[in-house]
Amino acid sequence: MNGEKELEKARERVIDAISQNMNLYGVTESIGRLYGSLYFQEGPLTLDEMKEELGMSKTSMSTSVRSLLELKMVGKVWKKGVRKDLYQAEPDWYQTFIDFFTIKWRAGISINISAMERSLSDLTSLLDDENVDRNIKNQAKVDIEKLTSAIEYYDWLNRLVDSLESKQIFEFIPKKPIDYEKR
Amino acid sequence: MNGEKELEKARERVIDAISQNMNLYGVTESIGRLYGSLYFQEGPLTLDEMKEELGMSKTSMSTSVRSLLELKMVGKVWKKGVRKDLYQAEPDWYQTFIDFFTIKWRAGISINISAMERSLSDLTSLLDDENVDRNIKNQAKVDIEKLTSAIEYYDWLNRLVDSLESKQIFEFIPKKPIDYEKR
DNA sequence: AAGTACGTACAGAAAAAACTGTACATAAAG
DNA sequence: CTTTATGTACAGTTTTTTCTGTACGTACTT
Repeated sequence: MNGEKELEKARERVIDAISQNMNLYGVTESIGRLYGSLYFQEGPLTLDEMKEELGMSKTSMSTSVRSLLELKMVGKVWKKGVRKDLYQAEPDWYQTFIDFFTIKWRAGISINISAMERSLSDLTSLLDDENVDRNIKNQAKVDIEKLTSAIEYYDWLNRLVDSLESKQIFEFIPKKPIDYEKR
Repeated sequence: MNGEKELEKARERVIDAISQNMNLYGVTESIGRLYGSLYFQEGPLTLDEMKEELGMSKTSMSTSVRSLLELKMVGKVWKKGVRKDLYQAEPDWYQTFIDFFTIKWRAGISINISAMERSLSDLTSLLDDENVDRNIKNQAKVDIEKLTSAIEYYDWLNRLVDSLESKQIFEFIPKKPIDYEKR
């Protein structure tokens, strides 16, 4: 024995875990495994190498890589003399975390804020309209309160995302825990 | 016109946005719409009422509600004299956010940490083994470094989750932005 | 104790998604 | 300019997920 199998097994275990983990947030298992495989590679890979590595079609590799690019979990790399596109995994997981969630959260925020502001304004005009039933107006009032506090929450989330993007979050939650008792 | 349609439309728009938003994190559109509908209800609903509200089967309501319960996005409510189970949406979105992500993140952390620690120990024994190829050992060393820094990241994520759970995060990112200039 | 109401397990149907192979557009190489 | 290599659009297939209806267990009611 020369240890190759053991090395492979150790990697495979972690790749599985990574893929399961990403799957929790709606990323396909295959895409997760692709990221995991790239993570353990020494250098960047071409689509054909990925295809080989995962035993899947080149088409799948192409679309999977694109998803990972959108999430900023892999980057395109240029290498002299190599004609094919090369991709490598972003190795810094703090960065990966930040990119992944800021992308998702910002998207969610903008979807919701714009819907809620439109509805808020519609409901407000309902209140001013004489022809609207008293009962409906009361419901509208309740809804307006709900939406107002929801918008307030999104403002908070936005500030949280800002603190991730600007890395200020690390002032509050440092990368390494502080040793209070030096020894 | 009495405004009922307008009210309904305003709600529907927001419900759609909520559901799209939840869908970004791997929650079904239907489950998202159920949460959205419950959010705008005045009181808690029974499974039959939900079925009516969404035009879906009772079985689906049952399983969807269960998912929402696991995410702590709805709660079961008891009401005197009512035999059926009653459910209502958790109205506090700060809390919803915290519960949703702490549940997911903690799950992810434990999956990954345990896989990585096992692999880390396997790789370390590989290094101590004389029969293992030099080349393999070098790869193992690289992997060990990767895993070590990944574990460090998970420690950070764990502390981030702690600060959410304990609400300390609000000391850093307050619910309402501070007014520097009082007016 | 018998009858009724309620929630859910389970199997099958319907819908959605992931995956593949072919065909093509683009760009590099000769 | 022609040939060759590369990535991806698209249509069709396979797999997975979601949804429904029936059947059943449990617990309340009479």
